[in-house]
Parts: sequence; C-alpha cells; structure tokens
Amino acid sequence: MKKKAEVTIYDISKALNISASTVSRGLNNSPQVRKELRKKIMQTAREMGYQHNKFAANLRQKRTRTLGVIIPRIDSHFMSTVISGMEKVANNAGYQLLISQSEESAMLEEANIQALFNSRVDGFLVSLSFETKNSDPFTEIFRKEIPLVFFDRVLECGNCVSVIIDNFRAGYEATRHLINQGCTRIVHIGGSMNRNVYLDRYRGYRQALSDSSLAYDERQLILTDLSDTSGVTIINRLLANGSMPDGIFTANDTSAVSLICELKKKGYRVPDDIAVAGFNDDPVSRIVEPNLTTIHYPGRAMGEVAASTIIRILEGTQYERVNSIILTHELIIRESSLKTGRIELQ
Amino acid sequence: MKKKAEVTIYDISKALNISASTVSRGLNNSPQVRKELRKKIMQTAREMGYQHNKFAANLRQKRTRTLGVIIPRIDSHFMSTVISGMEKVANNAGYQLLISQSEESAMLEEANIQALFNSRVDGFLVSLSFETKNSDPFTEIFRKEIPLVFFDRVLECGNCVSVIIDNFRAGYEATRHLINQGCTRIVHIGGSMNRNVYLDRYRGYRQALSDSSLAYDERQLILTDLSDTSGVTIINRLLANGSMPDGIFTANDTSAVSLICELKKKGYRVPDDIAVAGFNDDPVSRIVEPNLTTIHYPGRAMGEVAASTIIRILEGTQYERVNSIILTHELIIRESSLKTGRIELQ
DNA sequence: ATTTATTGTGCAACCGATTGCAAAAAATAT
DNA sequence: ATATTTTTTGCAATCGGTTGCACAATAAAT
Repeated sequence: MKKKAEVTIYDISKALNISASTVSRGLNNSPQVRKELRKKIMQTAREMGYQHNKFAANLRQKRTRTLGVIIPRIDSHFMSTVISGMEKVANNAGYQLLISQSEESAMLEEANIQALFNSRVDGFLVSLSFETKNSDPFTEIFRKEIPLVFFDRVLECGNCVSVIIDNFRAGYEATRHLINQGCTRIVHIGGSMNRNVYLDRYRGYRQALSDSSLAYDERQLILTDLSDTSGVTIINRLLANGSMPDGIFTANDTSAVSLICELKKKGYRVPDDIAVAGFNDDPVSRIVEPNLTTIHYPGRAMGEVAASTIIRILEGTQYERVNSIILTHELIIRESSLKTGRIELQ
Repeated sequence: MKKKAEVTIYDISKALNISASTVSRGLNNSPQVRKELRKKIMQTAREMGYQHNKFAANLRQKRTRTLGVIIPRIDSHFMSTVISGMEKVANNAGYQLLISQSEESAMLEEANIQALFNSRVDGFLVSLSFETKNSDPFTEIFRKEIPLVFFDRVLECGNCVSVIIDNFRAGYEATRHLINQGCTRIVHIGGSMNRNVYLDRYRGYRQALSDSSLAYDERQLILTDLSDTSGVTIINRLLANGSMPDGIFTANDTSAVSLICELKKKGYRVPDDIAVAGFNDDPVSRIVEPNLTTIHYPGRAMGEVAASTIIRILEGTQYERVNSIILTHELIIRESSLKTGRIELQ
C-alpha cells in the first residue's frame, strides 16, 4: 500500500512561520505558548488535516499509553465482560488495549508476552492459561519493572497486584449450600489445578465437606476442560464411579449447564436426584431449566478494577503497596439446587 | 514510572564492533549479511536481552502491522467469537489488533476512529453502531485510502469490502419456516433499521409474508434494543396490540430467549401457541426450553475472513476488486418453532 | 596480473514529535 | 531610561531502527 505523505508539525510550523517546538507545545496545550497562538495552531492543524503521530511521540517519550492484555480466550461470557470493562476504563484514561489470546497454551502465552514487549506496552494485564506452571515466563517483566496486574487466574509473586475474588470462600459457600440441602455425596467438577481459581474452589469444597464430616474420596473430583461439551465426559466418569452423587458443584456455569442437559437426557431429575451448583453467573444460568444455582462473579467490575489499578500504578498515583484486591462474590440460589420442600438451613 | 535504558542495536553493534546497519539487517535475517555473522548477531542480541522496538521501526517504515477494530460491544457471544477469530488470524500474520467499543454510539465511534488514526493503524475493521447514519465518519479513511473492511453491520460505499451473510435470505428462510409450520400472524422483532442486518432480515420477513399472501400491518414490527431484558418490553407491546401472534421471528437469540422466558411466565405455550425463531445460533439456543430455532451465523469464520481479507489487501496480494464476501448461514430448526404433529412443508 | 562481477559492510539521512536550554521579547520594577 | 523579571519562542539533540548509496572485500573471469 502506498502511503500518502502525512501532515506534520513541520508543515504547520511552516504555514504559521513559527518553529516546530512551538507547534508541538501548542498542540499539547502547553501554557508556555500564549493563548491566542495556541488557538491559531490548533485551528491551522485542523484545517490542514493534521493527525498526531503516536509513534514519533512514543519513541521520544518512551511510553505508549498501551496496556498489553493476555487472556486464555476472549470468547467466553465472563472474559468478554472483563475485557469490555477494561477497555472502557482504559479508553477513558487515554489508554489503549492490545489483546492477545493464549488459547490455554503456555507456549502461546510466552509468545504473546514477547510480542507485547516489542510493542513496548506500559503494563501487562494477565489471566493465566491452563498450562502455565510457574512465574518463569514473567521474570523478564519483573526484571524490567514493568507493572503487571493479574486478574482471575493469578500467580503469587513478588511485586505484582492480583485482582480476584475469594474463590476458597465461594467454593465453600456453594458446597455448604448443597450440604444444607441435604446432599451427602457431593462431586466437584474442576479445571486445571495449576490455577488458583480452580484449586481454591476445590479447597473450599473440601473444607465444607470436612466441616460437615462428610467423607471424600478422590473419585469425587473430576477434572475437565469445563467446556460446553464437558457434560458428556462428566456423566461417563460419574457412571464409571458406580454410584451417582446427590449433589454436584462445578467450577463454571458452562460445564454445569452442559451437565444438566446430559443429566436430564439420562432421566435424572435436577435437583431432586442430583442438585447442581455452578460458578460465574453467566446469563445462561437464568435460562437453563431448572435455573442454575451459581456464584455471581463480577466480571465487568474485575476488568474495571484491574485496568484502573494498573493505570494508577503507571501514573504514579498509587502509593500503597497493594498485593491483592478481592472483589465480592455472591451465592445465587436458584432451582437447580433446591431440593423439594426444603428451605435453606443454617 | 522510571524506565530502564533499553538494549538497542547500537549496543549490539558496539559489542560486535560492527555497524548498526549490519545489526539491523542481521536481525531481519537479510541475505545482505553473511550467514555466520547473522547468527552471531542474533546470538548476541539474545544474550544481551535485546528487544525489538516496534515504534522506532514503525516510525521509519510508516506501517504498524496493527489493525484497528471498532465494534458496538465486545461482550456478546457473537462479537467475542468474531474477535477471537480475527485475533488469531491477525496474530499468525504478525499483526496486532487495537479494539475499541462504540457502545452503539455514533459519537464514540467517531472518537474511536480518531484514536485509531493517531495510532496509525494500517487498516480498519468495523461493525457499525446502532446510531450511525451514514458514511460521513469514514470519509477521512477513504480520503487517505486506508483499507477498511466492514463486517456484519456494514455500509455500502466506495472502495471498501464487506463481509456479511445474506440477511435477506436468512430472514426469508426463518419466516418461511414459520409459515410452513402454519403460522399466519407472524410478528418480527427487529433492531435499528439504520443497520443492514436488521433492515435486510426485516425485508426478508416481509418478502416471505407477501410471497405467501399473508397480510402485514405495521404493528407486526417491533423495534427494540434486542437486549436480554427485551422480552418484557416485547410482551407488553404484543399485548397492547390486542391479539397475540402465532409466530415470532426475532433478529437475535438474546431477545428470542428473553421473550420465550416471558411468554412461558405468562402461560403461553411455545411453540404451540406461539412459535419462535431467533438469529445467531448462540449456545443458549440449545439450552433454552424449548430449544430455539435460529439462523446459524458463522461468527468465528467472519472474524477470520475479515482479518485475512484486510491483511491480503495490505500486503498487496489481493488483486481482485472484491466488494463483498458473503458467508453461508443455515437455518437450524429446533423445537421452539415445531408445531405439534407438524413436519416441514415445502 | 588485471579486469569484472559479486558480496558484505558502513555512512548518514530519515521518520515525526518532544524537551532542556538559551535567547529574544514583553512586562514590570527601579 | 535602565535594570530586572517574566513570558514566549527557537535551536538542536534525542528516541531507535531502517535503508539508499557508496565503497571495500572477495571471488570469478580474462
């Protein structure tokens, strides 16, 4: 593609017979330039069709007002909501988002980090892939002291901030709720135990079981990709176990919904045969029948908080050394877990 | 934030006692540099922790390998799928995406265009907001001859490519299907008639009615924001009309699902009292009960095609003057439209 | 051995905005 | 009228790669 020559501050400076520095200052509304001249500069710039060239400015200023975002995938309700919140906050603060997907692969994640490095992003916003084992891929970021905010799927490490919810407590509450409904054989469907979110939900689940002196054996934990087709796999694993549970707590709504559909196909009644609780409060949880009991996860807020936090750090207006920011979740009780004639006990 | 001094090609050139030009060429794997030296340069670069600075390169080369994306919102299943496909294709081709949301506002859309201009994106990928009236906001893009690919919500104009599906035919097919099921009073729920997608679906609907000599009056068209709460509004409008329809064709699944829920609440049986057909084939269409008849819309493919098309244009490997690319859709018939004991007629 | 062709390398300008510093211009004080 | 302060403006260097062109080094041809 041929490129037209652009209008630069030099063209403006020639047109007005002043220096480029003055034009630059004028366009940046610097008080160093007297008001009327500033106006004339802006006026002329508009007339000549001038467009600010970020690259030149970035090169000189060594900052890009760009945030690098790395997420597993963008096409889940939760993640697209997070991104939406982030984008809005970032845009309002004059920042742009460079988004890349790891597709749950550690290798792609690392490649994305490199690419974002090359783009000289001012900061990183990261939610980890299933595969990522440790903080190695991020050491370069730490070494260069580039701000990094993890959200949702985080990593404990040195100087970075995490925006999360209390997954342990959420897992505990969901499980506790199932127990209160009279469930005694509760299965948990989890994701990658490399990831805090799934590990903590699982731990909360275990804690709730043990607090109620309910037995647990390892066949009660089923790990899957939590995809919208995981229901089949889960059912097969359950059947292979011999006896069916009377309650299931899954680590996301997508798998919960898939599971409910499969359960119904097989003739199980939800919740009376098997109560189900999910996680995330995706819109589909209010559509599936029975409506899904779940944990409300504030996706948009998480995106907004993550973005505004990193921006505060970048602008130097964040003085406190924050380690993690915990947003509030909420157990949303719907029909999928309410055994007939039962009300919630304490 | 303080910035550490970066390792530049000059540092490498000093370390190897060769010129910066040679280093630059070596890093770009230019055959102008002899092989062993190339290797040594790359080796040293790696050892010294060199990171390519895109800005400097962009500034000189007057290209950014960045695509500007403007969409109404990212947090819908359809759009996040599109973006996911785009991002993957772009990344594989060495491009990055700068995504911004118009939030259905023409003003924000225009602001986004400006911001992307300033970032010197090589091309634009745009899906229009509800509000946008005409191509005015894009004239600057045309004037500068920056490639622009519209997708989904497109605009007929000069030199740009559109990636779409045949919304007219899809609307026709959905309506025709309802007619084949015996519906005679079919209502259409549409979005902004500024947008091709909604206008064409509506036209297809009208054509199908008229081809079957079914009457139409303007109360059969209800315009809403098609949101997940639109069901209530729609029901109220329907009730206000006096008589209820026996079929409803809505322009997206979100509103269809919301509507089905409301209809059920009010005691209407879907499909026997009222058959419903949606649009998009969101995952929720297979969850709602009854499962939703809908038009399968290839979102990921649309993102991929849009991205690869604009990249081909940018790389100059697209020779034909393409005006629009039409992807195939498919009518997916599920229970929400299948009247009892009825099979599809021709 | 000399000429010609082929490779490989370096010089220096360039992309376009920013900014420290100095100097000019204007305003104020003496 | 002169000195001092304040406000405006310009000079020139800078950010870090890229690239046209010239020249050097090496290989091939005569």
